[in-house]
Amino acid sequence: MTEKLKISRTDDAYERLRAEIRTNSLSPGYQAPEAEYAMRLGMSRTPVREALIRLEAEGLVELKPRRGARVLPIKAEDMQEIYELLKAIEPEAAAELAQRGLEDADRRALQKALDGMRVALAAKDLDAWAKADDQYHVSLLEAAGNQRRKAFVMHLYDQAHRARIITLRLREMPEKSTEEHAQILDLLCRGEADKVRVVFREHRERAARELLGILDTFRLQQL
Amino acid sequence: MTEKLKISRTDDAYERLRAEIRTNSLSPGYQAPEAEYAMRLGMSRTPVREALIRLEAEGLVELKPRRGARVLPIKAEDMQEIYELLKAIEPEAAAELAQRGLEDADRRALQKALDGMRVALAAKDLDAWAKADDQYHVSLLEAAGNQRRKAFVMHLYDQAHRARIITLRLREMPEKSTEEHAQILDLLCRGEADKVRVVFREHRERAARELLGILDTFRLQQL
DNA sequence: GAACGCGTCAATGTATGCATTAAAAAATTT
DNA sequence: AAATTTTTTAATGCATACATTGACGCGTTC
Repeated sequence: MTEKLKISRTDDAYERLRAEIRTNSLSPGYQAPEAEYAMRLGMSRTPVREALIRLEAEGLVELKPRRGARVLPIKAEDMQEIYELLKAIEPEAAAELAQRGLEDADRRALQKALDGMRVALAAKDLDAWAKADDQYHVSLLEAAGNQRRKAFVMHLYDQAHRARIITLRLREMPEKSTEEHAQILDLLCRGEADKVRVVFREHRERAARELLGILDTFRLQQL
Repeated sequence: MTEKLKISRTDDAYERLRAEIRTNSLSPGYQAPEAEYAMRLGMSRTPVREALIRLEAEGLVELKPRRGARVLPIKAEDMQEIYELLKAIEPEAAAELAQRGLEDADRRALQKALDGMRVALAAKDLDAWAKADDQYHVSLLEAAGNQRRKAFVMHLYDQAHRARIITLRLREMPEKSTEEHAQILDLLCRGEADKVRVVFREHRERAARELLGILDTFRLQQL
């Protein structure tokens, strides 16, 4: 009895394109006319067009009149922008959450994600680690409430996803990061709003610094 | 020689609908089938549909399958969410800007907006005041850089616009607010990053408190 | 050989038609 | 009269057609 309500072609196109972009299966900078996307997806231009409009609104694609849809590459400055925003938003969300105190379910969700990170780390499975990391952050956003915040941050993650996956492989295992997550969870549980804000912010600052450093040393102009 | 490059119907529909929603000329909660919007705008469903998809992505409209497009009403919780985000984002932008030091052009833009607020205040012209206020915040975002931040904050403004306009009329003249803007500009010029962050944050906190208070006392469940 | 004009082509922007299907209304049963 | 089934209606989701128009190549002019 799997929830199998029929999905519209527009939604299907949206999901598939988004997935392809995230996984780099559609390379950054790839550009093609609508008709081509439509053919690849096996549907007419109409739903593809609608999906592309959404993807454009979410910053994954650029619709250039008469030249087709282009998968937006991520440059260092983009990552800069994204981290700047995350740095402002997420620590604040964490602080609010700590202030209010977290539900049991929320704590469990965060703990589970954290466990996932540790297991992945031990197994040196970076994809699993990235997934658990995502899960952690999403759980935190959900626990903190604020639909708009969650939606927006998730769009930022989407944009940054490719770069994160790639750079993750160009450095040592994210042990430090994992433990920072543990520390944040601990502070959340203890309701240390101010402290969690500071720690989270430092966490993001370090992550940004590292990531930008990698992009620089490896001369990765764009991903 | 007015910039009159031809605008597509889709863009036209988007602009017009957005304007109608912002100005309350399309009331919150208004719901109609695509065909009706299309007729009112004098075009076929296709471009209207595309415009509606964008408006949905920006949080102004909800597309309910088979029931038409609904202009989203703003409730107190929505304003809560929006101010929570502004509180996290804008002070940080201001702090960055102060840190970096502002260009002369930026300073002038901010000063001009501030003057506009003062003039409007003296003339008791609330619409003009709101416009100058917007101008101030937009100038600040532009000066601070970060495209994504600017775009996102502007979408938040769009969502909140109706409520702000209405509540503005239900309270005394925004003198305090105007002077806070002056203070912020002053701190920006002097490069007082930490101080400007604090002051701006307090500014937003006060604004949120006032606005929510008004919604409450006037029993405005939704706008 | 650079600049310009022109014709071709391809891609979009938009209108339109129609099958599908959720919702509403009507009819029927209990 | 309530519940259930059937019928009708209306709105969408999508495909398709086509006019428009920017991009590009080619030849012509200076």
